[in-house]
Amino acid sequence: MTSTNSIKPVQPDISISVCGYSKVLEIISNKWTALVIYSLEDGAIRYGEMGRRIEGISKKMLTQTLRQLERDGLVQRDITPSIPPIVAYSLTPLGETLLQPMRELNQWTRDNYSLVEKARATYDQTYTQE
Amino acid sequence: MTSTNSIKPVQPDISISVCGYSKVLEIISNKWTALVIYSLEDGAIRYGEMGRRIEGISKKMLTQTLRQLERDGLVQRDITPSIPPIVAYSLTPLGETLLQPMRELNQWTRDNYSLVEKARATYDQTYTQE
DNA sequence: CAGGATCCCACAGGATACTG
DNA sequence: CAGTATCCTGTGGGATCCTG
Repeated sequence: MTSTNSIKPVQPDISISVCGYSKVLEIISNKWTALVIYSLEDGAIRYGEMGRRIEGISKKMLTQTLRQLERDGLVQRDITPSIPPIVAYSLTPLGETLLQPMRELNQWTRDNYSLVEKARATYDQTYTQE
Repeated sequence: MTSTNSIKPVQPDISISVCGYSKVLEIISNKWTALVIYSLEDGAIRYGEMGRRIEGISKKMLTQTLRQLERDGLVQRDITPSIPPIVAYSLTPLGETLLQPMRELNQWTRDNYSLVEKARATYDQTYTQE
């Protein structure tokens, strides 16, 4: 509106720190984050069980991922200080707001992932030596 | 349905290779991928201009990101073999199906990112030495 | 103009051992 | 049970230089 010409911008106008796409992705795109959130969809779950349900995750990465999500206000940690302690995790209200967009992603995968795999196969065949 | 008890599963039932959340994220969560897709929202754009619009991207990463998206069938490459060549990129129909879920993510950021930042500030203040 | 080829490093993330 | 603490490696991505 302030510009009076129709020349496309020469100055960068897309940046990681501003683009809404990148900002969410920085939050949810660590290796285990999506799986941890997924495991919390049905409600609170204990640390140990989460570890057992998520294939291949180590305690270190489970803890680290949970801490990050806790720091971002997406996950809640509830401790019953018994011996041994009982620690349960759940989504916060803020965390639950992520479920809707995440489910859209899930739906996209169901609908389109096979096409991606087919495209990859075609691409690889095209650009492999022959 | 096949199980007759209500004991929660002990076997891992959440895995990277299956979870729909992770699978899309593997596609779109590289550092520059979201920004490249974003730059293609309004239609075809040339290589050079894309590079100029996306702040901080190098030619290497721009090319690499575009190649990946092309391999996944999400982006199309159109060459006019003049000298110098004119190369324009655009989303494929498959790539365009990603826009809807991406926009949901964008909307989530608009609505909730400030709450994430507040949560981080609180968390950091709580767990800093004092 | 639109890349390809190299070199290099930081850091995400794995393996293993220990603990309140 | 629910974590820490270390050590270590692979690789995503940056910097730089070259080319049809």
